[in-house]
Amino acid sequence: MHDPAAYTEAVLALVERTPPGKVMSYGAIAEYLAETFERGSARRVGRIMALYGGTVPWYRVVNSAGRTPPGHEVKARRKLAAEGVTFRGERVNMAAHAWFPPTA
DNA sequence: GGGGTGACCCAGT
DNA sequence: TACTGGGCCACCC
Repeated sequence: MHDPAAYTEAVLALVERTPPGKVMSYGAIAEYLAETFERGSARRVGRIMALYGGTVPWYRVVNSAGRTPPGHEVKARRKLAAEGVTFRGERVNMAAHAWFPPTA
């Protein structure tokens, strides 16, 4: 499948089912969706979040280094901290909170 | 068609 | 840890 609208929906749906206290990276999202969609990439996921992220728990999505999206660092850190996410300086402790949806 | 940019990622230095 | 270079996709001049 390679319907752009469907891909966007899938990304948003995936972010919505990310459990509180957990985070996913753009790359992980792209990787997971690669099982269903032909075309996809971390870059594409990032753009989708920038445009439509406002409708989902966008703060649970960070880059592979655990950095929160530019311009929203403060709000994101506060939201995540409230859910029990720990930080290493300005970055999310990925080793402890990275999440990947069960393939089942 | 050609060039720049971005809520990206990885390997190398 | 920070910076660089190469690869990536989509969008806008």
